[in-house]
Amino acid sequence: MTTSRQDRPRGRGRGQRVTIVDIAERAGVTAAAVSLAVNGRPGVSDATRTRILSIARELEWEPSPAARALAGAPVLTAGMVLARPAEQLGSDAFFGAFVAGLQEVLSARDYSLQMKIVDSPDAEVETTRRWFAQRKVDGVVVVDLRVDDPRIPALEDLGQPALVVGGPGHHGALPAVYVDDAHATRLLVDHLADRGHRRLARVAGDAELLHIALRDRAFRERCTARAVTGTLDHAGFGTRGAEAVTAELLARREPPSALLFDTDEMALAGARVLQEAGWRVGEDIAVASYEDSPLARTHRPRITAVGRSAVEYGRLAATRLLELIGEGGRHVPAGTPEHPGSPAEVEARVIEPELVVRGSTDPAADRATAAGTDPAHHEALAR
Amino acid sequence: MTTSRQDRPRGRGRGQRVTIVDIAERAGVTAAAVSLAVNGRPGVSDATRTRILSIARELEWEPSPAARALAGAPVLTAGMVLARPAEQLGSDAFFGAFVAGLQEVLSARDYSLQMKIVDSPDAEVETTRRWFAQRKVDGVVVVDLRVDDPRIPALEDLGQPALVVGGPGHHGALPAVYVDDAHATRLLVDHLADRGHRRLARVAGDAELLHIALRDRAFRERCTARAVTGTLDHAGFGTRGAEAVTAELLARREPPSALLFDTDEMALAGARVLQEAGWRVGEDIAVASYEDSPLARTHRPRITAVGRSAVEYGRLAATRLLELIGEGGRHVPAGTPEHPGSPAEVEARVIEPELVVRGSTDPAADRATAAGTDPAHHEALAR
DNA sequence: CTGAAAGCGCTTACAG
DNA sequence: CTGAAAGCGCTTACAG
Repeated sequence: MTTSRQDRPRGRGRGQRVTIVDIAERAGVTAAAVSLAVNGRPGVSDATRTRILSIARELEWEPSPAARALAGAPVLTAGMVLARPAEQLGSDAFFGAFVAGLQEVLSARDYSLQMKIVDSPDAEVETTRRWFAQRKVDGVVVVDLRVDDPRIPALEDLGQPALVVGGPGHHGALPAVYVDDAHATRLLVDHLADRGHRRLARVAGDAELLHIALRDRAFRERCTARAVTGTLDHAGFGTRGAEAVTAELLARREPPSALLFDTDEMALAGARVLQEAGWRVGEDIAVASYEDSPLARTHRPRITAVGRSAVEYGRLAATRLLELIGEGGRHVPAGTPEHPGSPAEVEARVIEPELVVRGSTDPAADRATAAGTDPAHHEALAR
Repeated sequence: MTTSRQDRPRGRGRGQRVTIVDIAERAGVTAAAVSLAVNGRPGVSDATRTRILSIARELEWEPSPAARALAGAPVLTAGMVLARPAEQLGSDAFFGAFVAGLQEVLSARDYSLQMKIVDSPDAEVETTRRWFAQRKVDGVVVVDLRVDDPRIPALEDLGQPALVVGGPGHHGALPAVYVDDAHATRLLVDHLADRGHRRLARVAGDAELLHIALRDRAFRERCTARAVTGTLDHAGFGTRGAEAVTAELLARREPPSALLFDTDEMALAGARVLQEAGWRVGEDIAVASYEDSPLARTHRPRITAVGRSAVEYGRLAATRLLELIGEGGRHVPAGTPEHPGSPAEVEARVIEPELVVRGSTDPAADRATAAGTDPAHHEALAR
């Protein structure tokens, strides 16, 4: 059937494209019947539906997203705007895996993911607003939630499907999914305190981000509860800051005996400074991270980390967003509540982190897994 | 003007949306005139155009991409399909920066980037075919070019704008942009040979990828030309393979004195094996990489690398793709050549790599830049 | 330089 | 369960 191939690539439309009208003609029905059939809704007999479907396949019909969207159907696209520096996209293992999880679930439901990098939070809001105004997306996912985030009120105002990745709190009336960072922090502090550490130092990333602020608070509280000294420094996410802070900590009169870093990149940078200064990581001083990426597992000693599968996190976010879009979709009777923030919907879903103890806090752990059977040898990447 | 806000979020269409008809009424012209005005094409007087534009702004009109697309205008979207494992997305600094460069140029021209992860080359072809059939994209960029890539003939057949990232060769009649990997290889081999190394080992990634194959060939040729011994092993892109191959190389009767890795992740994994075996990297044995990421610069010793800005690479690809879409766009008279592969268009654009010498091949280099003034301290990430 | 009309491909009420 | 029609919001020839 080579005749069905596109012969005039440049020629737009002009009768060459296969449409539901072509199918209708062949099937001896009307275009409306075809629409019902291919969209799997009632209104046509099973026999007709089957016939229509097989003709559609035979003619290699592809629905026109533009026509569907114009007629009011969902555009089958989810949006995500990012206000992070370009380079970070590639150096953030967590984010890559998160996106992969998103994509997986979206693709399975025939949704596309539309991503855009902008350079300010204001531009994030503006892009989101335009996407909805243009009907380019059916919903959005909000990542990198900040403590005081202008996107939350803006999205509450828009009243469109939006899922916040982050919390608890600070996501207003919008539904959210998040990792329990307070719990993750307690796991780490407890592990170190249990091993006899009395002076902990948290080398933190950007305090404007909510999950960092939540870790900060939980760290202070847990250190108090466990009666250990906890110092807190914000170093930003790069390696430079982590190096500088680590060096500064070592220079103190009473240096810490355990360091907690927000990312693996930071942890490795800090570990390098420690090693250059003559400390043996895992033996003389402990190092741990909130991000359990391959980096943490290839380093020697392996880095103790608390984490959860970022792929799984992405899957959950996508699933929840699709639910929201479905809720707001065309099947819902007109009498839906005005605010998307009705109690049932705002309910957030939590992911519980897990602690993976390795050589950087417990030398015995690396010896036990020397054969390479790291318990976290799955695709887990965690925040 | 709070009245212009969307009051019924769930209610699709139904007269609430601002359209060109609303603008036309206010301006006392026809909708066609508005279309011409907002698209900046001739047919309306300057005075009318200005008036129309200001009314459009006042009414906060947003064009409907669906309606535009349905009427035959470009959909302002570029597509990119990836058949790589999910996790790799986040651990590939090169790729992240490349995407950032793409986005930057596309956004500036009001284009979106549509990305999709699939799990096989066949699915790549199929997705691309569907995207064009549905008019979801105006053009695509082809990355991760393989030596024998089914996408090339498929895209030649489709006759739609497609830019190949990779080469030279193997991109058929399609236009391409690429980094000169043969040249990069010569820079590395020459540098090492000049420093007196006589036994080089290349620890390579996946041989199915064209750029890897090109490096393989150039490596063999240049080693011969410089009369040095060159061994070649394919280890895949993970850290495991690099570790295993490195260990195996050390066990040989005549181990190499210099190792070349395809990525920084591989180089660091290899360096770790060397260090654990008691070798001092930079002093006893040289290590270099084809990827100049932040990883290469934070490691101690710093890793000598050959690279080019991945952001710049992305920008070039986007610019070239937009040219292609423009060429195939509506402004072109009907008499364009049938094949997109007319000589002028197939002309590929080359990016020349640069060698950055650091401590892993020349201890003096790191001492010189000890103050932190690494010459490659820009956003460069290279392949 | 401007107006009136047709059409892009689909979906959704509304009659039969 | 099926048919005929209107409409989504824009662009593009084609007349004036």
